[in-house]
Amino acid sequence: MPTGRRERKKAATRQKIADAALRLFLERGYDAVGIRDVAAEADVAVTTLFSHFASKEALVFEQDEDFEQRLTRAVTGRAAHEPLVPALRREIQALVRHCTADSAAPIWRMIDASPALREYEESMRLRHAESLATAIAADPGLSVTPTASRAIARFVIDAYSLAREAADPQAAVGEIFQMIEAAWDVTCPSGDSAGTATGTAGP
Amino acid sequence: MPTGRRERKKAATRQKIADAALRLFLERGYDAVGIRDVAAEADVAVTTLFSHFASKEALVFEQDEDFEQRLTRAVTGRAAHEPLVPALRREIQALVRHCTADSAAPIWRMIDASPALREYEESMRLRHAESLATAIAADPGLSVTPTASRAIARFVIDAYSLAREAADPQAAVGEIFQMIEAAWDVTCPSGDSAGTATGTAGP
DNA sequence: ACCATAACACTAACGGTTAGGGTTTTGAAT
DNA sequence: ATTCAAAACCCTAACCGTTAGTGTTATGGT
Repeated sequence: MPTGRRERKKAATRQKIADAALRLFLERGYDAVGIRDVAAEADVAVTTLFSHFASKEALVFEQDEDFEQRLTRAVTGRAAHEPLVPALRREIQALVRHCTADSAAPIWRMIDASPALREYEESMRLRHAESLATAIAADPGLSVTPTASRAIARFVIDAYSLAREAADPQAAVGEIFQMIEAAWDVTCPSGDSAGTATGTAGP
Repeated sequence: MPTGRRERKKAATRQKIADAALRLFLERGYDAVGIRDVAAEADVAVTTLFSHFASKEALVFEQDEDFEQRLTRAVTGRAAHEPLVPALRREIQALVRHCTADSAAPIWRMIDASPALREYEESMRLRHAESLATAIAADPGLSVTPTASRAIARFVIDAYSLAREAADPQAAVGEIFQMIEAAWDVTCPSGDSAGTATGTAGP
């Protein structure tokens, strides 16, 4: 019961749709491609497409669940007694590096050019912040109020979003995380801010 | 040339549409009311409605420009030498009090119930954060990097958003602004954190 | 009195999305 | 091997927000 044929076929269909969509979007532009075009290119019915993706925008952010999981695992899966904020900083740095890579540039250029995609990404980020807040609040080694955990989660997501748009993304992550570290120290009873990397410097 | 008849009529039409929309939305629910219903109730053509409001969601957030102006004026219009963060805290407190008042409850219940409205509000908040960041960056009395000003602006908007949803909104504003104050002190060369409300565990 | 233009109206359409109702494929139980 | 329920898929037709195109009226300045 691990990998039935049904699940494999379903995943293949999903991927076929996502690939067709991305190809067309990059070729002709997001707005110039209709849902019916994508469905035809992937050789599926429109209703099938919408049974795999909740909206046209979701076709572009195919792997947002990976993103969400990486964030929460940076919290739940970190080494024992490892402080929270540096772990999050490392993860955000990796994510920013990943999505500012040259290979991802055309996709992000497309996203930045489309208000609909930007808006969708914003609401995705809010979902991610909420997941992150839940993970932080659930950590038995930390004792923070619900409000503080939600605030820190939002700040971390803000860091990602702002760094991605900054002239020097890596430096921006460093700069904003200095601020987050300070904000965190206010809420956290234990005063060990060990790991507060002052650095702005790159790799 | 201040109040010509034309401008008055235009404003009246706009208000007539907004009133009709809010009435129908609260009566029957946002999703159950179509644009054509609103236009009919306001006795205007659909195209006229869309020449006053950019989208269906914008009908609900009629006064979002006030919100934006209050934020930027809290920065640009504060007393000389008054520290930034406490001024912002006061403004956010007032805004939160305003939109958690009993009279506003039905509207916010409607917004919270509609994904489309929530998403629209999120993108509105991002616009507001951007305006706020511009105002902060333009303040000659402050010397902050663009990234830091954008980060602080987002944090402030986050405070508003989180406080509105918190069990005790006023307390949440206080709690988050302690964090913001600490984050601000990191970026700001002058160490005068005068106005840091309640107990801060300083570094 | 005249005219450029703002404000409004009407129709028809476009494009994302969904409901309704069908067919085929799959996994499992007999 | 047969049977069966559910999953995955397909098709058609529509709904609804939104816009283009085009025309009409009211307004304010000259």
